[in-house]
Amino acid sequence: MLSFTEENYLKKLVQLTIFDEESSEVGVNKLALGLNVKPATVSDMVRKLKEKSFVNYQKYGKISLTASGKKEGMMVIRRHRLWETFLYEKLDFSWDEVHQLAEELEHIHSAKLINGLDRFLAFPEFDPHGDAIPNEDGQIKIPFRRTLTEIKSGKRCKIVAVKDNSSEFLQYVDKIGLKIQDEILIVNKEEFDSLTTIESHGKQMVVSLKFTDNIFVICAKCSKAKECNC
Amino acid sequence: MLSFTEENYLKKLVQLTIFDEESSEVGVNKLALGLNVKPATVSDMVRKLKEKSFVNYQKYGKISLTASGKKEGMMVIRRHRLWETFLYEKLDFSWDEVHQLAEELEHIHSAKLINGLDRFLAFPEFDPHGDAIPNEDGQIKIPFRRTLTEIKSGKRCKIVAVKDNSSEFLQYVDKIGLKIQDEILIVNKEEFDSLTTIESHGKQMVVSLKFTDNIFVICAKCSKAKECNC
DNA sequence: TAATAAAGTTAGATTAATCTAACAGTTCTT
DNA sequence: AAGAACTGTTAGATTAATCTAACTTTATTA
Repeated sequence: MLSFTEENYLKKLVQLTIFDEESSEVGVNKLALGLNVKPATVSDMVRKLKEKSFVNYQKYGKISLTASGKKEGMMVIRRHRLWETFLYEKLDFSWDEVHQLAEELEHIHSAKLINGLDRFLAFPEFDPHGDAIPNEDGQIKIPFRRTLTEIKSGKRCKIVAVKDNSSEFLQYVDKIGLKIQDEILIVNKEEFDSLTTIESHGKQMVVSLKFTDNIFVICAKCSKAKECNC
Repeated sequence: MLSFTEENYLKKLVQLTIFDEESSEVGVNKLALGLNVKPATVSDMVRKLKEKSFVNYQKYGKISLTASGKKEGMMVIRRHRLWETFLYEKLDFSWDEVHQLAEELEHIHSAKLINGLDRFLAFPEFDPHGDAIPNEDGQIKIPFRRTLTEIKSGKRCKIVAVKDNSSEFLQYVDKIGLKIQDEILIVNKEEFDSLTTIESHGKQMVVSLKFTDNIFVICAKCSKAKECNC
């Protein structure tokens, strides 16, 4: 049985080595940064996780997940995202409130509970932030998507997810009147200061790079994110 | 903020000094027994709880809850019983499965979560075992009730709750075909070996003292448990 | 390539919750 | 009221997860 802490390490490793597409391995410092602990602490814990065969590791080397480590990490994420969906859909939580609470609920293991919840929610594919929910076996299909930053001026796209789940960001998205599934037209991109003018619901607004980097979109016409020449 | 452990101490104290009507205070040994820890451990922890003003205590004396200790303990029980109700009603858990899982879920504090759950469940009065659910202020109204052991031969009564929440007991109740709200006729009570013959759903069966002690009933005629001469 | 910077490890300390073993106080019984 | 039995406390140890400080290894760069 995994402790809360071990689960948090594995979850963070999934995020850093699978979701962030940079690399499938990560160093002690970066992991420590992601978990808000000191590198010394990670050094110890990684040894423990290696002993339990959840990670591959050699002293002074990089950390990567084994198959079982990946599965355990994915299950934490599955629980997290199902709870977020429950809170949002059934208990009327707003999308900026669900993350914090799901951080606690995700550590309750019962497979029966989680699969029951999944059924109760009619097997949702995405959580309130647009992130895919891993299945019972820990498998996930992440749809192709781009950040809003990558979209060229004149194109139309549709918001499918947010990258930053912090309540500050989500409240800002609410404030400017946008949500998942909204269509956006890129009116103008200003090279000089990276400001983008977009139009949605017939209204124009100017947004920053910090915003566009954290919004995931797909092409409004063909619904493909990659290799789309629309 | 209370730790899981502190919450479990306060919950157990509510059970021992409020629900069990014996006494409003309890000794270190009895509390240790209830929590499955050694008296030495309780000795230490009670000092800590006294410092935080959750219990009244003097060395070598008895332990009792302060107002704030009682409230915190009641909130743990509120959360426990609401989760049990959710699992039973919404996720199709059987009544012998809910307790174990609620022991974990009860430690998630968010008032918004619990009050949202309460609303979602349409403000239930009782959990699947027939126990009353404390309200948002930690107040509870425990209806009058007797154990089946106390009912005289020839009387009719109705099951309103079970005392023992273990899955062994609950599965036994299932097995002999009884449930909350069922009516029972006391056919015979055998002094010699404390066996009771009861009739329910037109079928007779013989049950032990261990059974009758763990079934709470009210009078089938007047629905009162105390001062009933029907 | 040698020096410096960055990354990672180890040793020793801390906190919470637990234990065992030994000791201390209280209550019961005759 | 004295001794036994019970009840409760204290001291010292353990485990998990963390820290700081000092040290070691690897990578970068001048």
